[in-house]
Amino acid sequence: MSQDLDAIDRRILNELVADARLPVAELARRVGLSKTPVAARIKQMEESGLIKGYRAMISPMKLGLSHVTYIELRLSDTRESALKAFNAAVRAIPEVEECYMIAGGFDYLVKIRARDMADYRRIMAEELSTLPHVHSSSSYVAMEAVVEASAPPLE
Amino acid sequence: MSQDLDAIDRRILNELVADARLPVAELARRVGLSKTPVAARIKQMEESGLIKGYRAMISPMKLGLSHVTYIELRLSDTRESALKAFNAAVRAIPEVEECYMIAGGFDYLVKIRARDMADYRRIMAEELSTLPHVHSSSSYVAMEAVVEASAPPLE
DNA sequence: CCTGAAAAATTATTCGC
DNA sequence: GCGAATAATTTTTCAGG
Repeated sequence: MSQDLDAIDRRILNELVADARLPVAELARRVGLSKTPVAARIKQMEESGLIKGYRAMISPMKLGLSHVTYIELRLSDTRESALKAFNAAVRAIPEVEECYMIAGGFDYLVKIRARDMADYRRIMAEELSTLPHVHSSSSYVAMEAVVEASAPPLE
Repeated sequence: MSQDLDAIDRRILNELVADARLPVAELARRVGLSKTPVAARIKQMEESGLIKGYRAMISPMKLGLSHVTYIELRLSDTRESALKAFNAAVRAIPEVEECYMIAGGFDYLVKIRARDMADYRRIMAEELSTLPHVHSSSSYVAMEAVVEASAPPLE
């Protein structure tokens, strides 16, 4: 499933994670190869799914989306069908930035990004509280973003 | 600080978040304008910092980085200088994908991405346990990624 | 503030070595 | 994998509404 990368691929990946719009020629210069092999390597990484795509990064703060809350959810029904229903429902909520199922008790950890506290309360009331099989929840409001999600470490 | 976007800017942003490499001409076609104003709008959003950049999205799983853990940290010293020292130290750990300071008790929530459990234990021992002023911690291991972080909702 | 088209620049692809 | 030539795409510019 996971593939091994040589040092060159890793450097190409690092560059593209930092700047998705680097031309192949510039990339080639930086890794010390000519364009042909660099283009081929990129294509291969795209086709293998290692590079999933290229996207613009936007500033949530500049959009007024600075209110981050983590919610711990406990379900009343932990059978496979209930989990599936919950997963599908939570994926349909656009304000859910992340959601992981946590080991040890069939809990979920959900990250919500909202405009402000009022917006968060609306999301909680209209979206999260309607999720299937939720038994109880605890909210953790972020006061400060020390490290914001960007990209996984390439090592 | 946060700026208002008209409907066109929002659509441009949505398209670029989905695909950072869309040519201006194609974007113009999709939003129903000519290239000139679309290029100008993109430039303005870049300069205002709303668009922070463009990056390749990679599959952590394909890289073998599928082990996600959330760690709740409590500090023994919550004076401003201690918090600053902690923040700086945590930012220097590459495996830290996210870190938020949580309201109500000066706790931190840290998200770690690792190769496997052994890798996580190494990170915990070598990196997290050396963070300044940490008093205690609890780990929450993710069993399943229901929603992976991608981009904040544009609404 | 937008249109449309021409011009200029950049970038990707191809191919013999 | 190299390097040059070719081909294609893309951005920038500008007169006009």
